[in-house]
Amino acid sequence: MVDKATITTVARHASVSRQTVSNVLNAPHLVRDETRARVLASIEALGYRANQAARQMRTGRSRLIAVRIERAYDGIHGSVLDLFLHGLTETASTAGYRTVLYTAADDAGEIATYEDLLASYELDGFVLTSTHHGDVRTAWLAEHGVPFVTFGRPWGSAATHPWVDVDGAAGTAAGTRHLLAAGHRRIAFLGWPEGPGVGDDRRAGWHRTVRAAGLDPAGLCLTAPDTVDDGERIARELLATPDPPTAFVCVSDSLAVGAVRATGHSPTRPVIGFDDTAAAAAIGLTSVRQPLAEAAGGCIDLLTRVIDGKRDGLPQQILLTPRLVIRDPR
Amino acid sequence: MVDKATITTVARHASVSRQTVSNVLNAPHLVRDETRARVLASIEALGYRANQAARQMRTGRSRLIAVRIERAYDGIHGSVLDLFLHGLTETASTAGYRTVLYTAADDAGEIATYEDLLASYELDGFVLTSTHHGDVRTAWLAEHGVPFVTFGRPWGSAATHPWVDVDGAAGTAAGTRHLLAAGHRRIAFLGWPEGPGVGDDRRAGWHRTVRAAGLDPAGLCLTAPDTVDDGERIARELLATPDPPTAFVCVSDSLAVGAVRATGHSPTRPVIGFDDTAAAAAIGLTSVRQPLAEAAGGCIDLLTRVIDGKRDGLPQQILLTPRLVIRDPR
DNA sequence: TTGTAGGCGTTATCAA
DNA sequence: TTGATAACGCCTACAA
Repeated sequence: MVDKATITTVARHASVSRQTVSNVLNAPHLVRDETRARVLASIEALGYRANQAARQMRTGRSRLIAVRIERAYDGIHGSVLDLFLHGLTETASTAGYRTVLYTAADDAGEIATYEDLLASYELDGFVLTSTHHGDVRTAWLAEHGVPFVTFGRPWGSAATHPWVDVDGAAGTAAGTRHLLAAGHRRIAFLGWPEGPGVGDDRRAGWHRTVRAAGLDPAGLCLTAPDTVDDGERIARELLATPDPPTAFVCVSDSLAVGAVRATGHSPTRPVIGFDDTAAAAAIGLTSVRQPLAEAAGGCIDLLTRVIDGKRDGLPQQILLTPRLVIRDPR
Repeated sequence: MVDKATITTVARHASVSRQTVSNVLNAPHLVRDETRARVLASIEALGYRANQAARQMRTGRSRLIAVRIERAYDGIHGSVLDLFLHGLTETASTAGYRTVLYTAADDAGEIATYEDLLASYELDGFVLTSTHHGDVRTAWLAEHGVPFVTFGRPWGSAATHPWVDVDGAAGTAAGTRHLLAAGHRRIAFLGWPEGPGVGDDRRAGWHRTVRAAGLDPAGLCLTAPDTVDDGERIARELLATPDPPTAFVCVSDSLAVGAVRATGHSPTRPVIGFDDTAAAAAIGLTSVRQPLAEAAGGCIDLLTRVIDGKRDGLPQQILLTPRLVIRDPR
């Protein structure tokens, strides 16, 4: 390996002081054109790269952002996070940041990790996913003045931190309209148990679209935990009623796959899932796809803005619209 | 935020020199019990944590390892990497390392990233996934003396670097035996186009197991690109022969899902996939599951051993056996 | 067993 | 516009 070039090496090579080299890098406008050109040539010639640890010691900034990688869900999920992480890493890289992963068993463990990451590595910021009602993590970070952004709205709390989210209601509404356009009049919704947050939001999109079409959603919504078996069970329950639904909109692909089983893959009883997972692709399930790369890009945008202390007038929240991926059942 | 405690603060608080604090941390045996206890109490009281940047400047080690996150596959795949990354992060953390992500469009771009990561951040090591035939990345890393480990054997090259892999042939062999035990005698294999590596290995497991049972595999193997549609196509092709197969073993879940479509989900024509993806769970596909958490743990084990320069007699390669996840078709 | 001195590579401050 | 000096927090060598 070649000897590492330092700012001193470069300075000597270009016959200037170390400080001038530093200025070329961090405040180019202070340096005369001719000098700058000479220094840049030396940097190129020596293959110099600023040492991040030394820079960090001086500036207190690591150019590292952290994101949690969750224990991948057992079944249908997964790959959603994959895509988000990939987008995050790519955008962060072009913004000059690297992405550090961490895991945590629960919120308390996560806060302990914050403390370590901040104290030892001087992390510049955090991206939080799957925020939930009464999330103590956001409170801790805000309290300690740590830059962060969440992928997910702060449901039910008045907290005003930057966030990026996908309009779930718009997604289920699009799915519902798709079914209405195909002539369906009895459109059911399979959801998660009620509670403020993602589940209620997605249900609302179905509900208001059905109502707007002059139809009555009463008795057409059942809820269950997020498993395929539960989805099949509640779909069968609805199908066994005197006036059964002819189509299903679901809060997740898990429940949707269950519904597809319940309908026996019948093309006349279409099902629409949410998240466009691999399972949806496998069985030809129409599903709502979140724009995860855009969401990741938005997170980095907002986060770097906070890190750089830019309290400009730009919006601190981004709500993205998902897209319906239409497939034929197989 | 509380004032950051440094080694100097702690020294003052415990009425010792900075060096003694450093010794307590890095060479505890040099310090008298009573002194050590006092210093540790001060560390606790002040919430001191060693600053990683300063330590790194002195030692040249970042306690950071890098792993690439790939553009998630379009369809069936994904989540495989998710699980691996989670395991990697968790194990690395207990070994005192943090995991940094990076992306790269191709091998050349990846090597450029190595250069940046090494020069700027002084990364301690790399975990490479999806190595391929004639991989230039491993050559570059070896040449530059950078510690690395691959998840995947160095197919077709004699390179001797540490690696962890999953015995694909054992997986397809287990699947084939499962079908033999159920009485099947015409067991087909749907594979990827021939070439040294993962695909050939998985095919070999099927081939040798069929032969060992005294059966003839001739004409029962077709290959195609890794898509559901291609899987369906070649499965139909085999089913249309005079003496069609009664069961399928597949190199991937993608091809397996296609085969399931071709058989019309018939329980009498079972299909076995590979990777136990979300798609397999969705349609009740029996599939070979890789022990990804163990693989990740093995990677960290081997990598830290290289980083620490422990050239002990312990094996530098780990081959793990996958497990058949048996499901009823739905 | 404990303390002192020096330096890792960078940037901020200030003087020339 | 450029350069000298100090400091960030830690660890290694060496001295006491």
